[in-house]
This record gives sequence, structure tokens and C-alpha cells, in this order.
Amino acid sequence: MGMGAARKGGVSARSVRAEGRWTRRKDARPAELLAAALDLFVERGYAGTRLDDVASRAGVSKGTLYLYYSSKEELFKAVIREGLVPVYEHGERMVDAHSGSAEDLIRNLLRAWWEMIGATNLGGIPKLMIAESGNFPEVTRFYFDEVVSRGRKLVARAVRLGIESGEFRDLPVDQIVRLMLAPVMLMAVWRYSFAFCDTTPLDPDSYLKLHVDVLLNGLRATEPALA
Amino acid sequence: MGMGAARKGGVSARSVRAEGRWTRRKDARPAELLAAALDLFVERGYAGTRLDDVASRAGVSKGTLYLYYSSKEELFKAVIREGLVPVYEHGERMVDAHSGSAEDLIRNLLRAWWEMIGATNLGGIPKLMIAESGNFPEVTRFYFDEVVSRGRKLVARAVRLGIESGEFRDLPVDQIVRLMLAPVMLMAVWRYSFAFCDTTPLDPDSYLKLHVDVLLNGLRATEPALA
DNA sequence: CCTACATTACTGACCGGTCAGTTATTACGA
DNA sequence: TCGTAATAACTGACCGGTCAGTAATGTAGG
Repeated sequence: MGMGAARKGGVSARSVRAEGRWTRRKDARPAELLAAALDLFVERGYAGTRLDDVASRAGVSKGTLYLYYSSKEELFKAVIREGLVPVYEHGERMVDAHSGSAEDLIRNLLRAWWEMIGATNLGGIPKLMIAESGNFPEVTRFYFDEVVSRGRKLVARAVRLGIESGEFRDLPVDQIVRLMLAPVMLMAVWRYSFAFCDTTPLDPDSYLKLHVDVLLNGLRATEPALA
Repeated sequence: MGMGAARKGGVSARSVRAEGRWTRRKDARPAELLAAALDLFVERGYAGTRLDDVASRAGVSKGTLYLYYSSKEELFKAVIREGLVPVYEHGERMVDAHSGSAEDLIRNLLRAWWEMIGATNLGGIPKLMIAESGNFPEVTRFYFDEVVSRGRKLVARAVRLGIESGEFRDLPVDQIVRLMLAPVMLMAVWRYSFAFCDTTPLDPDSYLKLHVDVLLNGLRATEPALA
């Protein structure tokens, strides 16, 4: 019913020219459904999200959803799979292409992560994975391998670059990497959990800048720039 | 039935001497139920946790659970309320009692947090609150005010001490506080989400030490100790 | 008119919450 | 000290709502 109204009201579910053939939006549906599912999963958690609502937000009925995803779990997996992996591929290209100081590379990487993930609704995925890790070990493992590990390796390369070039002190790389990612990651998680309580919300840009400044200052091999 | 077996099998529900009177464990039940609920909530999330399972883990039947908590939501609230607040009161006493360098105080605070919360099953509560924040705004607000804000104020006092004494550079305190807490907090969350994927798990003690070393080194007003 | 896409109506498992009944423990009179 | 009545603690079958998943039905393009 909300459904019918949506279809009647908008063009969103109408037929549309695509790939030189008239279709009934078959090609656009998966992305629309994933976007709707991401929003709701992040907001209400896996169990708290009704497929009726996902479908309705995407402008279709629940039955249609099942034409594209065979179960709620498959939908969930697709959200995770399609969400972040492409972004990390981009990050890897950044490191490959980089020439210059490790410091600059790290600044760019963290900033890019925030802009492409943290600041968008993709930032909800880490929260979602944390929340549901216990219920979907298999998806969690996929996420860990394809996203977490990958992200760590990426940053680890940058850190090692800095150590080898003498920019940074020789400290355990894997721990440094975690220290680098923790504040940024947690800031993203925060947006989807406690942010609405936080009466004095922080400015992501200045926070990010301070984080990198202090961290790199702490890592630097030579005497630090005084304030 | 699984129930009956449990009761027959163990002494857990048997009568016991307490406060000079024979009771049927009435006094011990709430704590047992909360412990069971915490474990399951953390592992499976709020919606994923069945009250039958909570009861059974505590060695009683579901009916009994309702003698102590009037609804699932009340049980959830109790888990949050009873869990962390006492620990933070202890932390406040630490700061009050402290005399010495801000650096030492901060080391002690973070270490104490890890030992009393992060390393125990109380460490699951942050994860739980993050996961369920969207579904329980009221509880989230309670948690934010009584735990998050309180913890921040605690650390903020220590940081301000260091700035005023000239130990640290004069940087925005609220952001420094977040930088201090993020890695520790995330480490706790990690334990209950991705830890089982992490083939090279990190040693909390050395990680904590490195975090404080690098951070304080980055904050220090004078030239840093070169590794 | 038939195929592909979509909707609506329906089913059944599951689980929070209830409550009539059972068992353990205490109180008390003889 | 021993019944026996009174009560507190606890049990587990049951009810009702919710929602993932399915089946029957509709409708527009070619």
C-alpha cells in the first residue's frame, strides 16, 4: 500500500531506457535494494530490519526483493561484499602510485578513507559488521580478509616506507597500523551509534589533522616540530 | 526439561546459606541472570538472544527470569546499568587521589580501564551499546551520560593537568581525550567481533604501552625521548 | 498471447510474555 | 521433634504477534 502509492507516485519503478532495450528496471534494482538495505541494516541492525521495509524503501514489494536475493542473509552478504571492496582497490592504487614522503602518503590515505567511507553511508558498514560478527562468522571472515586485512596491509606498506626511509622510528609495524586506524574507524562507528547524544560533536577534519599530527610527531625519528 | 536436568545436576539452584537465613537463592539470582544475559547479549546481540537461553544459562527457567525482570528490555537496561558505572566511580577516585606527573596518571588510568573492563567480559558492553544504540535511544543516552561522558571527563582532567604543568603542548583537550581512548576502546570491541579472525592477535600490554608511549611522545612539550 | 517482471495474499516457525500448577522452605502448634 | 499449614521460589505449557519466505495472481512489453 505504501508500496502502491510509491509506484503510482514516482517514476522510480517505471520502465526506463537501458542498454538499448526497454526493461522494467531489472538492471537498476540490485543497487537500489542494496542501498536501502544498507541504510536499514546500519540503523536497526540485521534482526531489526524487516524485508518489507527494505523493499518499500527501494520502491518495490517484498516479493520483488526475492527475485534478486534469495534470502535475507544473501542480501546481507551482498551489502557487505559490494560496499567496501571497490574502495579498497582504489586505496591500493593510491599506494602504488605514490612517490614522496611516507608522511604525505599516510595523510592522504586516512583523508581518502574518511572522505570515501567514513563520511558517506558506507561508514555504517564497520558498525554493522561489529554488531553482527557473532551471528555471521562466515561473512565476518570475508569482511576481515577483504577489508580489514587489506586496509592494514595498505597502511603497513606506507609505514614501512617511512621506517625504511628513516622518517619514522623502528617500531612494530602492525601495532602502529592499528594505532593509525583506530581513531578514524571509531569516528565512523560513532556516527552511527552515539553521535546523536554528543552535544559537542567534533569536527572530523580538525580531528583527523590532529590525530595525524600527534601520531606522526610521536613516530618521528628526529626531534618533533614544536607545536 | 533441559531445565530440570540442570537443576537436578548442579547445586546452582539448591538452597544455600545466606545472610543467616535459608533462602532459595533469591538474593543471588539477579547477578546470575545479569551475567548470563551479558554473555549472550554480547555474543548474539539483543534481538538474537532468547530469554529461554538466558534463563537456562543462569540455571533457571524463563518464568523465573520474569520474577526478577519484567521484560527483555528491562533486563537489557539492568545489564548496562549494573555493569560499568561502579568501575567509573573507582576511576574518579583514582584521579582525585593522584599526585605526580600527568603522564603517570594517564598510564595508570588506561591500564586500569583495560584490566577492569577491557580484559574482562565487561568489555563486551561497549560493543553491545554500539550495536543496539539505534534500537534503544533512551538506554544509549543513559550509557553516554553515565559512562562515556564520565570517562571523557576523567581523562580530560588528567590531560588538563599535564597541559597546565607544562608537560604537554596546549592542544584541544576534548580531541586529545578521544585520541587517547579510541585505541583502547576499539581493542575491547575487537575482542568481541573480529578477534576470532585475527590470526596474529596482538598482545594488549605491549600495544597499550606503545600507544601511550607514542601518544605522550607526540604530546610532549619538550623534545621527545628518542626511541 | 506469452513471457518476464512485479504484487498481493498467505503460511508457519519462532519467541516474548503469561499463568496455573509444582516443589522447596519456613512457621508453628502439639 | 514431628506433622501440617502457609508461603516463597520456581516451572513449563501455552498464547499471540511478528516476519522470513512462498504461492497464487496480475500486468505490461514484444
